[in-house]
Amino acid sequence: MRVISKSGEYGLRALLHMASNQDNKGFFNIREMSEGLDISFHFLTKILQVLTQKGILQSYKGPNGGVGFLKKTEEITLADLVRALEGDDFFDKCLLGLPGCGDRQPCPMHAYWMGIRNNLKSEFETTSLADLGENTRLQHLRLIP
Amino acid sequence: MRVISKSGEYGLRALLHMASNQDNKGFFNIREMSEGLDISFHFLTKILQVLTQKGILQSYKGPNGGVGFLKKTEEITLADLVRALEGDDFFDKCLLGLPGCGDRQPCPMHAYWMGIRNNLKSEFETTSLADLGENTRLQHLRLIP
DNA sequence: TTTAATTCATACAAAATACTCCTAAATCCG
DNA sequence: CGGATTTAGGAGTATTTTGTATGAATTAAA
Repeated sequence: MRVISKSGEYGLRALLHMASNQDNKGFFNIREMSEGLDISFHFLTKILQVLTQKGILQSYKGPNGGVGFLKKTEEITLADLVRALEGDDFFDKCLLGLPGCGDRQPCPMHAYWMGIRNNLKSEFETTSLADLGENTRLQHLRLIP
Repeated sequence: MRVISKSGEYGLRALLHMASNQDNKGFFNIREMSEGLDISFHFLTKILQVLTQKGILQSYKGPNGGVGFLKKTEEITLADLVRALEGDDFFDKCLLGLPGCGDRQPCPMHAYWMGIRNNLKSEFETTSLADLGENTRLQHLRLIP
């Protein structure tokens, strides 16, 4: 069981790094980040591209270009990021993967899992990127410390 | 983000079916289960094999053979199953996949995620297969209702 | 003892995910 | 304008997961 996908991990790591290093300019060079975080440049680029398409980030091409937040990190929740990185339906999916599962025709774990999942959901929805990024340092986001 | 893998889903569905249909004999034919649950016979066989190797199930070859529980379903927790199906370290893994992450050198989400994960863990550890299997019917475990 | 039923083991195929590479488009600077 | 820099997009490769096929080992029953 991998709770989030590799792309999701990379995306979160990059965003946390950005959240904790917000300075004047506002744009982050993807190559620098990929090196600082030990993530393949091309792969990270693609992941951040998706976040741009989903409206979490904005990007700027050309010299000194990069990606930056569209909203304040206080206004971006962990739930937003999980949905953008892992799919909009994460907080609604049946644990057993049964497509018909719901209140009408619940699988045996429906009620049980819904309770747990809703807790996770409200937890993630009340946690902002700013909350998480506060005490972040670069080395805490690297694979090789 | 898929909370559990496909194999995990199949394994859980099969076990729930078994838990809710415990009759006299105690052994369940894998082919019958695979048909009843719309899961590929060979794939299900492989998954249940692992559960046998991990000591959750016992098996019996030959005519009228099959798989059955080694312990009472009251004594098998959801946490046991998740660990068997998805890996022993599920409840200990870093959300960001950082191998060095721990109390000593926490990633920015360490404390936060540990809280959530430990809740999930204790929830799963206090829920038995018997608890979940109680009101299970076969059609609630099928993909096509 | 032969035959059939069934799980076990292994190899193979397909699909999904992870990762790489190349070119295009936008932007800046001379 | 022309060249350098940087993200965007798409195509291609590798790895992991999912699913299929085949045969061996074990047991029961005729």
